Amino acid sequence: MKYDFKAIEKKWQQRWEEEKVFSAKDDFSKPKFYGLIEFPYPSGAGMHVGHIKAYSGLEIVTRKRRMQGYNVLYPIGFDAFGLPTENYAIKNGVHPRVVTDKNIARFTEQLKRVGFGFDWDRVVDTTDEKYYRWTQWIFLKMFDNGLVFRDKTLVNYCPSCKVVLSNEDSQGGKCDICNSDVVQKSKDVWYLRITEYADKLLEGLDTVEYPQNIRMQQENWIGRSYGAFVNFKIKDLEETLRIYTTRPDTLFGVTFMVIAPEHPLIEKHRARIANIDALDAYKEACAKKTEFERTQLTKDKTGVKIEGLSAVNPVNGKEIPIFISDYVMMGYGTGAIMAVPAHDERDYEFAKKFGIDIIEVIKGGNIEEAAYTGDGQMVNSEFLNGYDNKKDSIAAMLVYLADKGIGEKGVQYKMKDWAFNRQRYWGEPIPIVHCEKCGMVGVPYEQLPLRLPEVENFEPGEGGESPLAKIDSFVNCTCPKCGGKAKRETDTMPQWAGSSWYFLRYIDPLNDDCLADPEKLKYWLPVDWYNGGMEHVTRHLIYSRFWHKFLYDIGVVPSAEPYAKRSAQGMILGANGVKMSKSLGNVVDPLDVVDQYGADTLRTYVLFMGEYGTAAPWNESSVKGCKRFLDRVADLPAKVKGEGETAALTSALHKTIKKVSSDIEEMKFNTAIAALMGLLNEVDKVESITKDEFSVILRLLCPFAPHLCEELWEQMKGEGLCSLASWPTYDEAKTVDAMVEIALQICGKFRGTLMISKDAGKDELLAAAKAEPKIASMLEGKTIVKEIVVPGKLVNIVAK
RNA sequence: GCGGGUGUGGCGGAAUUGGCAGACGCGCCAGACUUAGGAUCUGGUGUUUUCCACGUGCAGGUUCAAGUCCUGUCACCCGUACCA
Repeated sequence: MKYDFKAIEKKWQQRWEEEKVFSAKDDFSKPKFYGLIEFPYPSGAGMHVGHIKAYSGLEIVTRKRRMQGYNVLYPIGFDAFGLPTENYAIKNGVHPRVVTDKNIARFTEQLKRVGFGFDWDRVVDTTDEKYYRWTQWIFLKMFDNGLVFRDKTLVNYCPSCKVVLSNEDSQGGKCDICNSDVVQKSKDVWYLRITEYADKLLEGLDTVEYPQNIRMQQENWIGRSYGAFVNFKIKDLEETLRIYTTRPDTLFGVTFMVIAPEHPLIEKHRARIANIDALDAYKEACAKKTEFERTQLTKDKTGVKIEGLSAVNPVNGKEIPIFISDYVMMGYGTGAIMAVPAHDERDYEFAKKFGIDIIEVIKGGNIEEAAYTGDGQMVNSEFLNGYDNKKDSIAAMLVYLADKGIGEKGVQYKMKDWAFNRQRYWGEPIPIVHCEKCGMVGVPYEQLPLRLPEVENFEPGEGGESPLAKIDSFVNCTCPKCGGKAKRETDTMPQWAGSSWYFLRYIDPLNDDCLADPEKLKYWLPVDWYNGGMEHVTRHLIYSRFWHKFLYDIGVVPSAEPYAKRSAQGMILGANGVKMSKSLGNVVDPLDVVDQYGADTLRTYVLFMGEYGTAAPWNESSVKGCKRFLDRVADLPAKVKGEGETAALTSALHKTIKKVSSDIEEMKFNTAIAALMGLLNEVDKVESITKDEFSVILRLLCPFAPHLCEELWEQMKGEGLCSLASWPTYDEAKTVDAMVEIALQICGKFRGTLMISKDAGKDELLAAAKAEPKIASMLEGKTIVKEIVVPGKLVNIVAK
């Protein structure tokens, strides 16, 4: 029967709010559970069903934990700085503060209507000056600890957004925000020295519970490799060319060298180089390409030989040519490589194209056809000949290099330092003052927050500078150190800043004396379980781990890692199986579903639709199926009679408690719900159920459909709130049926079943199987070769 | 290319240590109640003509027994992109 979900939802959402049912208490005597979801960016579009799924996973886990007696922290907040809001503000002539407040209010309303058990007393807003004061504070601490620097460099610049982008924000040569083509531009930018934490970020992965794919993505992103730096002499000059290689074992196979087109060697020796015009032309052509175009040309190798400079192989004295080519990047290693065409695919391709010698130094492949990158016996390598594996030859070569002073072992990372700035208004002002005498000086801690000034016009300047640069009263200031005239930094922080530490502020959101009370941090950290999208597992997840590790090193937080466990939800696709988008018209508004079917149906459906971590298409009919299930649950009170446990339902009930309990822990919500549906089907088969049995059903279902369960709990005269009732426990012995069905097989083929006591022994099972008429007739006249009996499962008789 | 993952009915998806493939839901079919059904309830539903047989991308293999283990192969998805 249909029930009045609208009235019920309103009633219980009010009760929960009035009684602060989901507010975490700072009661350090209780066991704690800190569940964290990625806080939303409060966009003007409002919530998406994807948000609902993203928050529903830990919603279930935290509700279960609460019922299990944990002190639960499940907070929510808003990551509200950022470009979309600013662009909307510019376009409509409204202050971003106003837009942000409006959007946050809307999101809050929507989240509450779905009935999430968030702690609404701890909401954080990254654009609140009481919050960003501490974002600036952390930045200054990093500045004081040498982790902030400024450098002039080629940056990814979006001409449309007029903003400098990090490599992470311009992947594929497209701006992450507006998707237009990114160009290269030289600019002074701020950097955070995240590479200093590369090893700690890698090694910390051993101490946390991340799924394999997330761990791999982080490892690849950091990209640590071990190898060697080797110095090659330039012939006839007092000059060396330093290279990085992971394969020092192949040094005898070097037949040429390649340096990046921007390598300083060329500038330094212009006069000696005969074909300098050709090199300049090549370099210019490369500079015009974006990083994306440059990496797109994977197949066709290009380059120019430097006429007038050549190198000397330090291990055998052979003279080798030097080329420039764009397949060598200035930003990795030393911007120069030794090329071993016999054992590196790129070098092989290049050598073939330019007709360079290919010398085999490792046996095992056919270098006439392709580079051989595998292991094998060393040849043509003097003292290395005879070694038969990479590991040993590398070790021997490293000793040799060190002895002769030609090189040394080294480590390289793919990860680069974090470009940490935006030339926009709606972000945290970087709290630095530029003084002519003192240089860069941090704003004194007691002067934080450094507030965003009011401006007339939020548009960035034509040169790409921040709108803050136009406010003289903001820019002109005195140096905190010497009191002389100084200018304020006008860049703001990137959006990743506020989200790099928000989980710490939830622990003590109103503290004005410090980022959060150390005692509270000690109790609540680390976050026990963090769920979010796969799109954030490299950037946000690495950035926030970096900040946290820094704060740990300076003694602000008590745990080396912020998140003990991480999981990720899959996307909700449109009904047509593709990503939901406005232009395709396949977007589902969660509030429409709440209006039509109720919040409990929406909550149940987003978890029932498929495996939590996998993308699944929206299906309105299936939504109705979940509604039907809840309608049937709403009918149950008519069936409740008496108390205690009834024989008919006991094992089904205990099995379901077991299944739902363990499935929730593994985020297998779809099968947990399926088990509850199955239990309801069992209930349909019996005349009546007891109050105690009904109570178990309500408590198991409560995390998924809390409004309905609270209502039925009240009708049943349950004690207190269902959301705070104890999580049901099961008796393992009662999960087993007295009679079990045994599969009967002959020669491995299924031939029927047999009902027998669960305690039946092997002999008894075999006898019973042979007594079955069908089995007996099939065995007639045959010789039994083998008999396999698996108690509780099957009997298989092999006969000829 | 490399790294991670996935292939099961008409659809979304289930299947401890190998042990009755297709749980649960959708859809579909039939029936009931209805003036009506796009509501609700009951029954059925992998393929095939009942038994038999065949069925988890494809081809082999191990085993009494394979969706599950092994070898090879194909397709798709996600991440990454000349990282020396």
